[in-house]
Amino acid sequence: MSDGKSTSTHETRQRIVRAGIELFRRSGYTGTGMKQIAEAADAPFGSIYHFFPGGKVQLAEEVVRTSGAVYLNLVTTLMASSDDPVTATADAFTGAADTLTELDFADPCPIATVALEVASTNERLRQATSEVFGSWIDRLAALYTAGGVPASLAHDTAASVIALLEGAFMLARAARSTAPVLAASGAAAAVIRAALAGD
Amino acid sequence: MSDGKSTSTHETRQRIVRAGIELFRRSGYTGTGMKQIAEAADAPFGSIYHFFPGGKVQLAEEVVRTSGAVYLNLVTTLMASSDDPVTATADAFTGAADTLTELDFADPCPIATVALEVASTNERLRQATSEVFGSWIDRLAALYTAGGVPASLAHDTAASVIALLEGAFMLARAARSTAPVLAASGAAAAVIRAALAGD
DNA sequence: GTCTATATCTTGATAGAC
DNA sequence: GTCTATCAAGATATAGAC
Repeated sequence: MSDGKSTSTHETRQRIVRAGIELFRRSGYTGTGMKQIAEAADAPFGSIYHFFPGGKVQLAEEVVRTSGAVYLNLVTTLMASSDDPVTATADAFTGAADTLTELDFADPCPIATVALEVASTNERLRQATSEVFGSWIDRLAALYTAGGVPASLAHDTAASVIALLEGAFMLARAARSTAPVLAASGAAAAVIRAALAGD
Repeated sequence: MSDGKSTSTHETRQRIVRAGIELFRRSGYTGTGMKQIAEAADAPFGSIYHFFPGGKVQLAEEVVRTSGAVYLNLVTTLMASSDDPVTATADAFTGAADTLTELDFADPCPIATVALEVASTNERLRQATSEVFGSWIDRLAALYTAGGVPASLAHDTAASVIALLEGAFMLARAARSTAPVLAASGAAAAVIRAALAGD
């Protein structure tokens, strides 16, 4: 904050990343062009390669990791809504259904489409998405353990809940209906109840 | 089968669709080129537009619907392995984990990547993926009802199981590990048990 | 119906003036 | 650091010989 220039620099860079987050979630990695990102960020085309000399892959990796960190915090916030992990998780799912409507069925998960696209085609980006998913699962597992789920089951339970959410988003976007997410809410509750019972 | 020519015609068309199925599952819709498909199908480039005058969208729609129909049969076959819907579903998940390894973590679901890519960008293809997902869910719901799940819960249960499978595939491909699918196997069993208990 | 050549457009990326 | 012009390669799609 010592001079206006560096602040402006930061802001341009930030606008590019933010534009990338929004476009990748709507159109995916291959479906989004660098020019499109520059335009959406209201930044000159050359600036993208100034800030991201590694090109599209570097930008995408930063987009994945940045939005991954934002959502990691979101997991913590959402799960704090109740001491009961069943209630907290079910509430998070119904909240996600509202988000889906607000976004007009753009992907509520900023990295899902990219994750599927790059899984077999770009090792560096695949690893980035893997680490982000892993961070969400680890955090959720810790919260479930604190909520009474046996430690031996917490990780598998957390992974299944994230899988349920991602899959429900996929079905919901395809159908343009929140019904799959609401159905998944009840299913997630059942999964956690079984884990709490030690099964 | 009255003459060799028309049979050969069918075969070329079929090879194109089959190549599309394989490439779309690895590289997605925007990530796969028409030339790439022609080459993989060992067909002349012009043949694609001869058989699919509607271009890439028409070909993709046929790929989605064709592979959707194949997998609809697969659902039936897999679920016939046991009279108990819990066992049959859990077995299907562990079998899917093996398939994932055999495919070297290419997408076992032929339409997942495409579904996310087109959900917000191509209405015609979105509808095709929606109808395919719906057909799987309806079929699975009918089998669950036959297996003792209350009719009022069968559809939501089936949708949740499909969501769990699709989400587990996503996490598994990103991590290049079958662990998420194996974890989801237990979770799916818990979801169905809860439904059988009427909850 | 098969196959090749090509038209047109868009992509990711670079060079260089300012 | 900003911005424009441009490159080479890729895309989808078409035209037309055979």
